[in-house]
Parts: sequence; structure tokens; C-alpha cells
Amino acid sequence: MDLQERIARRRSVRQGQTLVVDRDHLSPVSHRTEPIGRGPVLEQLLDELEPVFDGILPEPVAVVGPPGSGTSAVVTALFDAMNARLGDSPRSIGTTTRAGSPGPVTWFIYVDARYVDSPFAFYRSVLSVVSTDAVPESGVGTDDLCDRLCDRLERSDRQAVIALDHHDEPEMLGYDTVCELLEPAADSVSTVAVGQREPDGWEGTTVTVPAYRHHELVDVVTDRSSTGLAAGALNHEVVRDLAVWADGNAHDALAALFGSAVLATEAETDQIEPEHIETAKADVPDEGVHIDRALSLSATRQRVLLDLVSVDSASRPIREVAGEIASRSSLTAGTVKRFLYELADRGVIERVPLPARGSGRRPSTVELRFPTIAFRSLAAPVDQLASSK
DNA sequence: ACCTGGTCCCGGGCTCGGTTTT
DNA sequence: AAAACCGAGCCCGGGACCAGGT
Repeated sequence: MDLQERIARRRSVRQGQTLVVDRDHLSPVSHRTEPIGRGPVLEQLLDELEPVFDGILPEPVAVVGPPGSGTSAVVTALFDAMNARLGDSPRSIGTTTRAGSPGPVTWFIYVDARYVDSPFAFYRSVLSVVSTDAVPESGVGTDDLCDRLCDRLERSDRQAVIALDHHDEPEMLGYDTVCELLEPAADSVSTVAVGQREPDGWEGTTVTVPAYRHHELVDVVTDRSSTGLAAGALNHEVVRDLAVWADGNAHDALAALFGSAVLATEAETDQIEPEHIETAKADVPDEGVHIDRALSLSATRQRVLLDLVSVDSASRPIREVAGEIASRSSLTAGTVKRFLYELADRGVIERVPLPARGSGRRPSTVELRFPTIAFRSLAAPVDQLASSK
């Protein structure tokens, strides 16, 4: 893995991308295999999961923390590491029991509710980890997938710990729903609920992830920029300033860092200038949402958001904005309108009331609530959809 | 009463595997 | 073995209807 990273880095240098050396290391949507400065939290979570080392299924646990505190980073990193140790390796040969370790196989499965939004998709993502053969993408019923999962887990020497991330965000697969879906296999499955809050009526234990302190966030940003950017592209004072500005929110800090790198690349400068930083910071909304909330949407919706970024939507009612976006794409105004209302429900954009004009109900307009510069750069490529007319 | 914004929901077509028939 | 068929989720379009303002 390290070797892959090294090769990728050399390759991108050859391609003349002198400023951004490794996009993944810089991106606010990627996680490091070793989270920076989260040692105590990892220890606490390991305490909760400790029974698996004796082959016992741990009790459900909730991991909660404010936005950008690294809850997802902690859980994904820990699950990856645990899987490498206790899980059934995908290339395992025939038997699952290995000499010297008579305990059951335990899979650690991370499910992101942002990307897994239906019972069908949920079973599919769990099965893809648990099952050795290919999991169908369609053509079978949801119940069928459930049966397959039960078959895989029914044996006493197999169990799974499933983390549901972002269960508390609007329009997402909820924790309660997932528990119902797992009910048929409840004896072999435990859960980890990851989010900003505990699930409603939570009675289990909770691991709390505190917001990053300033010096910890400095370490996070330094780590990202030193591996993602060319040497000397960013000085330490700027990193400190960015960390203080982000006030403990790693997403905001990394989104601004990534955005400024995009701007500097577009301007073809060989280092990130102060105005790039300032513009990128202004582009990250206060109390905004994670950029992955926008990036997890379907390609069509991302196109609509990209158009919305370029349309001047200020002080214009939704109907009008929808019309203009529709004229740029193959969608009808009615569909775009519906999309915009749905996106507002999800919190990706926000409706802002406008003053009344004439008769009728007061109109409202929409504002973006995620970092748009980073989104422009990371959004689904245009060729996934018929080009605009 | 009337108008416009906002919500809700369903039908039809599409894709894509699995299953049955030829 | 190939072809035809079927069922499941997904997506877009759009209509019915509710809400809030003059």
C-alpha cells in the first residue's frame, strides 16, 4: 500500500502536477490508515470491542462526536485494522478455521448511510464483505439477499460487527431500520452506531469523540499537506492559521486546504498564495455540511448542484432558478424543482425566505451549504450524463 | 376568493441479473 | 446453449393537493 502511494506520487510529479502531489492525501473525503491525535478514543473503542478477542460478540456501542471531529476516520481505521487481524481474508483457502486460532471468524463491516440508502443496498454491502462469491446488483429480491446473509452467519463460528455511519443525518437509513433488517441474524451480529448523536432511546455505552484541539488540528493539516502538496507549497504559519480558523473541525480545515490547492493549481502558481486561502475559507460555509453529503448524491443530482453553483441564485425564487438549470440540462424544470426541494430536505442546500412580491405565498431561494470549490473538483465527471443541450 | 409556493406520491420506462423456456 | 421472459430497484416526469400569503 505504501508502495502504491509512492508510485502514484512519482507518477503525478511526472505528469507535471507540481503543486498537488497526491490528491487523495489532500482530499477531505479520504481517511488516513492511522488517524492523527485520536489515540485515547481508539483505546476507548477497543475497550468496547475487546470481547471479540475471546470470540465473543461485543455489546452495541455508539460513537458520537461533533462535525469534523473524526468519528468516521476513527471507526474506518480501526475496522480496517481489526479486519486484517480477525476477519476472513478474501483469499482464504477453503476452510475458515485456522490452526492455532479456534475462535470464530469476526468480520468488521463499515456501512456509510450516505452511500447505502435502501434495505437492498444495505444487505448488498454487508454481503459483499461476508460472502465469498459475487453479490448480485439486481435481479433478486430484498428478501432473497436477507436469506443469503442469514445462511452465511447462521453458523456459530461466524459473526459480524457492523458500523452504521451517519445514521442520524436526514433522509438516511436510520439505526432502528438497520436493526430491524438485521433482526433475522441478530444472534451473530452486533452494531456500532456512528454519528453526531446517539440513536433515539439509546441505552448502550457511548464513546465520545471530542472536537480537535488547535494543536491537534495543526498536526492533521500538516500531515495532509506534507504528503499531498509539493515541498514548500504552504508554510507553517498558514497551517496554524487554518487550524485556528476551523476551530476543531477537521472537515472545514481540509476542505479549505483542498480548495486553496485547487485555486492555486488553476492559477498555475507554484505555491498557495494568501488570496487562495482566503477565497477557499470563504467558500466553506459556517455550520455547513460535509462535502461528502453532496458527493454521495447520484450523478444527475451532482450535475444539478454544479449548475446551481454557476447560476446566480441570489434573491431569485426557486422556480426561476430551477428553470435556468433545466435549460442547461436535459431535465425538465419540474424535475429540477423537485430535486432542489429534496436537496434542501437533505440539508445539502438551504432555503432562504425572500420578501413577498405581489399576491401568493412568499417565495424562497436556495443557498449552498457545502464547500463548492472542492466539490467542483471532486464531483462526478460530466460524461456520466448526456451533455447539456 | 385567488394566487403561488411547497409537498407528496405514483406511473412508466430503464437497466440488469436471475430464471424459465425453447 | 441460447433466447425470451420476469422481477427488482432506480429514476424522471408530472399531477393532485395542501399551505400560506394578499
